[in-house]
Amino acid sequence: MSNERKGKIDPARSLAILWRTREPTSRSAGPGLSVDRIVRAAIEIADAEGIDALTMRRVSEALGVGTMSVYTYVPGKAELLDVMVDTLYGEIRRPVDVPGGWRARLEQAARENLELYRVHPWLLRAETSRPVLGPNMLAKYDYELGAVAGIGLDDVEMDAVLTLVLGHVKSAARAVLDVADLERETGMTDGQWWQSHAPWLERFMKSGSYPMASRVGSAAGEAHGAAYGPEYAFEFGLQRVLDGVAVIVAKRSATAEPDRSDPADAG
Amino acid sequence: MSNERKGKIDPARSLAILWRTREPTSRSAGPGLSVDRIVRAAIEIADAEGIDALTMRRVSEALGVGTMSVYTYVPGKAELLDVMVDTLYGEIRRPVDVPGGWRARLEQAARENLELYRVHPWLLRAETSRPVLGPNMLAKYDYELGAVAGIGLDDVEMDAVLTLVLGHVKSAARAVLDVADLERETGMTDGQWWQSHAPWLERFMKSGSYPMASRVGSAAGEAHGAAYGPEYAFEFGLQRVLDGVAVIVAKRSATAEPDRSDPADAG
DNA sequence: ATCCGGGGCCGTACGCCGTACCGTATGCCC
DNA sequence: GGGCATACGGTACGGCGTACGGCCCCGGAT
Repeated sequence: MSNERKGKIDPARSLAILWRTREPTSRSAGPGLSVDRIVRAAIEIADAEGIDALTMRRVSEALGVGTMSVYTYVPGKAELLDVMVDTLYGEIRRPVDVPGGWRARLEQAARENLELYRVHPWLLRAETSRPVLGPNMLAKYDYELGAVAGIGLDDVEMDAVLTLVLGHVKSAARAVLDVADLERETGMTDGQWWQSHAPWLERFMKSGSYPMASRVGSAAGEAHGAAYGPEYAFEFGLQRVLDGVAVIVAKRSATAEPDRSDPADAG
Repeated sequence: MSNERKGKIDPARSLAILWRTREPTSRSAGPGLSVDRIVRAAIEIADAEGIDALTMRRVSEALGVGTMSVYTYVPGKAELLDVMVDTLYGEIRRPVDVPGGWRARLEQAARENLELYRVHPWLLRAETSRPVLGPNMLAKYDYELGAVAGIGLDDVEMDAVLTLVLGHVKSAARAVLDVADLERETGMTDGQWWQSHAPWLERFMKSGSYPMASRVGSAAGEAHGAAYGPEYAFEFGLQRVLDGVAVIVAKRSATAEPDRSDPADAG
């Protein structure tokens, strides 16, 4: 279960695939496999049927080749996932003309990332462990850093802000998509699911053991009819995070150029 | 791969196990299995060997029973994971005497959650999809809501703040633990790993294609010697998030009691 | 024209997994 | 003491990732 990397990854080999160095010489006859064709097929499957349906057999079947042929181009499933992830990063739009300063640019980047998760929900489960170090991941990182450049933060802070915002997007995306996921899996809508648990929930609430939980839980549930909840959490959280970033940005630009000696994170 | 729930979960059955209703009548002879013993064994395995080592066979072996005996008490692996998760929530400390107002209490809750992830890293991969609705999860939720009660936020906002903070903790914990995880899996320290990729990284930096990424990336890498990076990201992000929450809290307490009609999240 | 070596392709098989199915045997109740 | 519910578990099935080794076809050297 789960996508832990096995212990035997050769970094050079992995990177060579990510950057498409030394593509195998395409023989004229035969199926004419390639890393690109494999990755494209794999992404199509994951998009259409979810990441659990993504098996090496399934990929090879979609390509009309034998299962083990895929291994000629890709060392294993873990590396295939890496390339798939980096390919997705390449899909993110990177407009250069976003108006409105750092806040608007960060917000735009956040929405762009959320959209990527929305279109390819399996990305949430494929992104694990260490960063992929592919060309598209680097380009994405480089672009997004631009949003927080030149506003008084040092390099380490810029990285931390980006990590924070994208982390929030990922958390929120997980919540948004889990609702959809589980609907597909259980065949119940979110409302039906809560309804099926309602008798139990009532028992807890009436027990008086969880006063806050029952009051806030039902309020949060009712306020926005179920499915809208996660979206609200995304928007609310994003504004709070940006507010928090604004605080430190203001602090930095207030103290014109004392260079350093400002702990900043004492709270 | 991965822990998607299968489509056939009976909510009543699941909840009955979580709340330990109707424990099977313990026969005097025999191994004397129980949900508790099974869960305890499973948690021990996951703690010691990681969640990938947690298989039904492994659990039954640890208990000295046949593999299928476990299924007398637990419908399947998904439900076992649910109970394991709720059991962990019961381990979180819930001190009632935290001084310092909402900010200190939220911060304390955040650190407590991070610690839980640190002690049981597999929780990160076991928590997926919908909340577990076990007794300990409810108690935890109830307790943590107390941190943001009575400071002018409405119920929905209280829930959203908690979601935001705990989401950050989870993101940061993932980063912290992925470093440790991968060290265990690849047998390389974080430093060694980056060193093995260094030749490539240099090529990118010198290419000039990713100016921001290479400057900030190496700065972030050097500034704090690798392993400390994620910890910094946690602390920095937490303070930013709390700053952001402070902004809305101030706004709410400023406008004494206009009750509603305040959108709050326009940005 | 012939040979040969390399490499794309892939059939088979192994050791895992979760769990369905169904038999066994044991204690409880009447 | 007889019958039955139920805890326990042996076997087996379908699926996974992938190691291994063979086939066969193409390019280049002879």
